[in-house]
Amino acid sequence: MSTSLNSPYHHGNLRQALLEAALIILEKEGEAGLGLRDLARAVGVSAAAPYRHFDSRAALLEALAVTGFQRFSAAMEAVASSSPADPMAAMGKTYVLFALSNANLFRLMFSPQLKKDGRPGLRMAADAAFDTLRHVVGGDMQTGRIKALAAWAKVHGLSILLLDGQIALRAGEDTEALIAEIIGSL
Amino acid sequence: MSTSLNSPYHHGNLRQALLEAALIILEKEGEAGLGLRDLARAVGVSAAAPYRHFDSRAALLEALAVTGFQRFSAAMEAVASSSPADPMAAMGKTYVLFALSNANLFRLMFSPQLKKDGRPGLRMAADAAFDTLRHVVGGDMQTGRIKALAAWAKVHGLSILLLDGQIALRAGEDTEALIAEIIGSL
DNA sequence: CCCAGGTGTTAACGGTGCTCACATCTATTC
DNA sequence: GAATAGATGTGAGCACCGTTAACACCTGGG
Repeated sequence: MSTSLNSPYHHGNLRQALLEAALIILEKEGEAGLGLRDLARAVGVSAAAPYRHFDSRAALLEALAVTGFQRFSAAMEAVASSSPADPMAAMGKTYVLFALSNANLFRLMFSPQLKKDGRPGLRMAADAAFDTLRHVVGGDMQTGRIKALAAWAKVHGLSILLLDGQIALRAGEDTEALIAEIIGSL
Repeated sequence: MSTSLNSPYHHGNLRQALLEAALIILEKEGEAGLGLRDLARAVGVSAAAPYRHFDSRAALLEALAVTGFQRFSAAMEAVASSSPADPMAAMGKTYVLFALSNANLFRLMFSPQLKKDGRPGLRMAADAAFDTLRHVVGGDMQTGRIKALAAWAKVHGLSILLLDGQIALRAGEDTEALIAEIIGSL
């Protein structure tokens, strides 16, 4: 019944192998470059095999995005529990750095085509992640809803603008310092 | 040589018809739903015809995004030249409302896959749009670069979060009022 | 008048996501 | 310890997509 450990089923436990390989391909090639055939070949399995574990390509992408939100939640909780001097700023910085170091995964997490009809799992994962965000922020300082939304928008927009290379760095300018400066400017 | 007006070439002037139909399909179906074959059929032309006017599907999308940036520029200049009481807030509101009322076009304008290698036209159009934005902002108030970037990030993030339905409206809450509140909170 | 070339068509190629019938393996049951 | 039921992987193939090539057409300039 339950998958007994260290006894590979048929070829090993796919699904996990698929997800791991998919994450690597995603970060290297982008979402458009993640094809089921390439993915299957990377894991050493036939092209139809992934369909035993994922209903469709979209379902595979959804699973990737869900793990992305889980990692995101973990990162936010970690920095919050380290009780930094300025929790708001520290979490904002973590938010942006997460986006920058998981570029394509972050983009996938907010990909519009995923939340088009169906896909309630994604929505739930996103809500869970932002609930922890809201909870942590609300716990550390009594911020009004509007201010919290404004901070969220600023940090999210900064992430995307940096990700897309819209914000040009000046000569010899440090990305991390710029992030801190922008977050610091209330 | 040069295209003389009001004399339809072969079947009318494609390219313009393609762009207009593509804009409609894009807004209705999203970028993924915009296929060259469907587009060609919508205009009443064969599947290969668009390739006389666009090198590839990506080039077609780029052209759409460029017109998006032009419209965006126009909207920003229009509100700026109306010299409102609070220019910063007025432009921010226009920014967000533009995103909301041109959802898929806005997403396309910032689509990551478009600016991947090549596509200098898109980059130029985006830079032009943001140059007018920067110019207008800098002209009306002496805002420092950091503050300007922070405002841009906030407004851009707010647009995307609203677009993706991440920000939940409370019962009987007005979207436009919420936008104004968030923008107003410095 | 004719002809160079811009415009549209038809047919096809490779590649994709996806499905179906079939093979194979695992885990339970007697 | 076989037999069996169900989960897992395979191979072939479908429909569709973006793209290209060879061909037909129509138009404007010499």
